[in-house]
Amino acid sequence: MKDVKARTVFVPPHRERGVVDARIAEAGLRPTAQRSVVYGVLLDHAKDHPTADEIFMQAKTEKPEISMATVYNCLDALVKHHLVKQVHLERAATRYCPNMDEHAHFLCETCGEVWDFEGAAKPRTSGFRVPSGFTVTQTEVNMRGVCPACAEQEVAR
Amino acid sequence: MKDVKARTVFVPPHRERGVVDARIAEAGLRPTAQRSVVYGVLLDHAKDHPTADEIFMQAKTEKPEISMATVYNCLDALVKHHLVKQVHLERAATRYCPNMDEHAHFLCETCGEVWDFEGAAKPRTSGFRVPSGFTVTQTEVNMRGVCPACAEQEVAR
DNA sequence: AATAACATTTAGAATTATTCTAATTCAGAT
DNA sequence: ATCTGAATTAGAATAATTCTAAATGTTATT
Repeated sequence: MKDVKARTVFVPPHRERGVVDARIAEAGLRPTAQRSVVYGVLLDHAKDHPTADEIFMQAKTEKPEISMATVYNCLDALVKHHLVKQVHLERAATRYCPNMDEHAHFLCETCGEVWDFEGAAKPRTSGFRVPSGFTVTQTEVNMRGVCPACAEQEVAR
Repeated sequence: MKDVKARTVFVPPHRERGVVDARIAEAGLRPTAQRSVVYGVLLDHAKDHPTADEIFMQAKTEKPEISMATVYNCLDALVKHHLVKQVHLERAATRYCPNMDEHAHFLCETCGEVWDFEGAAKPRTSGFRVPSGFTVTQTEVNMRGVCPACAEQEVAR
């Protein structure tokens, strides 16, 4: 009841170099050491939806020579090859998410934390009329509001 | 058939100082000259989903003394009072939208243009399981893909 | 109509996020 | 070993946003 995040179904693969590299290769990318670290960091922190800067700082602990430009390069490559999603929630740094299952993002406006909400398989676009002629390749659903922990504090006051 | 944008239903109010100010006041904001210009620019360019910088440049033609900080201040005030929505589509400048009817945004990945897609009244969140305890106050739906004009050019090649 | 209290605007500096550039390194193919 | 192209690097450059402190404007009160 307390651990709301446990509702998230996505379970990142256990992070071993081999497994991570295999995923990168499967996606059609050469698994360089840097890409491996960046993707690995993201898998380890899937629930945090880290920013490029946060990923950079963590990656540095594993590979001190890595540069910010490389983090951006790697992230762009991972996004292009559908291993990672960009999440644009605020007028702030872009966040990254390695959960490619269909889901929505929820931002708590009080504490700033981000959650994944599972989504049904198809009805992503339901309710929205896509005019003929348009091809939709990706849909992003972002919600905002108050998380249970913050709601509780609100009541307490 | 060519004018795809005509599908958008939202019709911004005719821009007269009085009308614009009335809206601002109704929303509970003092209608200052600057807010009036910023909101007016947005209403005039509803389909363009302009960035703060684009709004600034246009606002300047109407009120040369206006500053960028004021544009941000005004936009934040308008957003807080539900006259305008922020739209976060890319790892780039935030866009602003005065259409508060429920709708989705579509970004053409080829030409970069943005469209509004009408949405049904309620099923915004349909398909996504909102865990109990969370209060959702706002939902943003962003799609990306290819617009008809770009699809046509693609075929032509 | 003067004054106090407060909100808003301003210019410009500061900060943060992202992109660019040119040199270097690395991996795979010859 | 050598060539070739891709990837990485440091650091500079640019772009977006926020902050700061002073000035101005507004409203309420006298």
